[in-house]
Amino acid sequence: MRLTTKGRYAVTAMLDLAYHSEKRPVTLTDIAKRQQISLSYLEQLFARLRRAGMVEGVRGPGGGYQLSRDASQINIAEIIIAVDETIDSTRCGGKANCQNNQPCLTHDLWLGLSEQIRDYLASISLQDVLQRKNVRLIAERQDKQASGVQGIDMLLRQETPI
Amino acid sequence: MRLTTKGRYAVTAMLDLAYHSEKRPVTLTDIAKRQQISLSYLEQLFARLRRAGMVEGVRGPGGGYQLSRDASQINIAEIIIAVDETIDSTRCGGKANCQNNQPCLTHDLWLGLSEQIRDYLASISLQDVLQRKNVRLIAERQDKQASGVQGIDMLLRQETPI
DNA sequence: AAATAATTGACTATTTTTCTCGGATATGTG
DNA sequence: CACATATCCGAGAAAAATAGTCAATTATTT
Repeated sequence: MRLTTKGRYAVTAMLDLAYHSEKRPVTLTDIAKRQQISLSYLEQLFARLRRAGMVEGVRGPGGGYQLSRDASQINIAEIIIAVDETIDSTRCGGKANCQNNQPCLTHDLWLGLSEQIRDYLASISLQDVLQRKNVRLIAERQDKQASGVQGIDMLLRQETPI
Repeated sequence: MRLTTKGRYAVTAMLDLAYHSEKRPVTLTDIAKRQQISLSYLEQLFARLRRAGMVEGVRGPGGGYQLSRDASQINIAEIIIAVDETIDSTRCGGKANCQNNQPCLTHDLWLGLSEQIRDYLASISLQDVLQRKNVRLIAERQDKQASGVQGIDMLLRQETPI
């Protein structure tokens, strides 16, 4: 499986969206602020999420993104697949042509692992994660920080421009 | 978890070693040929595997590497950890300081995944993999190819130097 | 002595990931 | 309508990680 920060960003953004989009669409600008992900990068990720049918974009003022399904119907694995294309551990993408068009020594091993990871992540929905106490606490903290009440860490983190 | 080709190479090489080192040490040159991994890269990987106490180097003619424990006592997870340093899915390496010294939204999620992957890979020993029918067949094929009886694919693959 | 093979470290190339920029398109509001 | 807001889109640049190379040293066997 390819678990890069790309996939992590996507899951984080989707969680943020699920948490905030009960009523109105959420703008990427807001998500960018709260989760500290660059806006342009978020745009790229959401383009894929939209093509995968997981979110819908609403243009114009008051617009933003919203989940196109209930948070209980979106699992973590599909989010990662949507942005990362593959969730495969094998080198060949399951085609078993890793070594000179023949499977390599470890082919089956990685195949088993892929399955393991996919099953695990597919068994967890956005809602499952949101229901965790810790997650709700963190989300509340982020809301406060993003709205201006910055913690000391936030301030420390700002680098002095040259 | 960081599952890169680096970790895959290491596991593949260790399997090759386990399969061939019943009697005498196995040279990296041989492993490089059979598994098509660059010799210098293997040297780097085995330096780490040796420091982790999983293999022993024997210098001089007739030398090479051999497992320092029985193949049943070496699991896949520790091989990957030895070369990749971490098997962690979290961004912060489990330190929970992902966002301004505080845990990010998805921290616990990645932590759970890491555990899942580690447990799975730790439950599989080198010997387990070697006992699989497929793996033995592939290993035999590689022995033939590396000893000169090259298949058509092998030949096709050789690039003409400029 | 000569050949073999591990050992080491610094360095380069390649690929992937991450991010930026500039603009286009759609939509709600005054 | 004009204007602001926000999505949408594609080409690339910058940064980071990965993968691989090179050159030299050390230990060991024959």
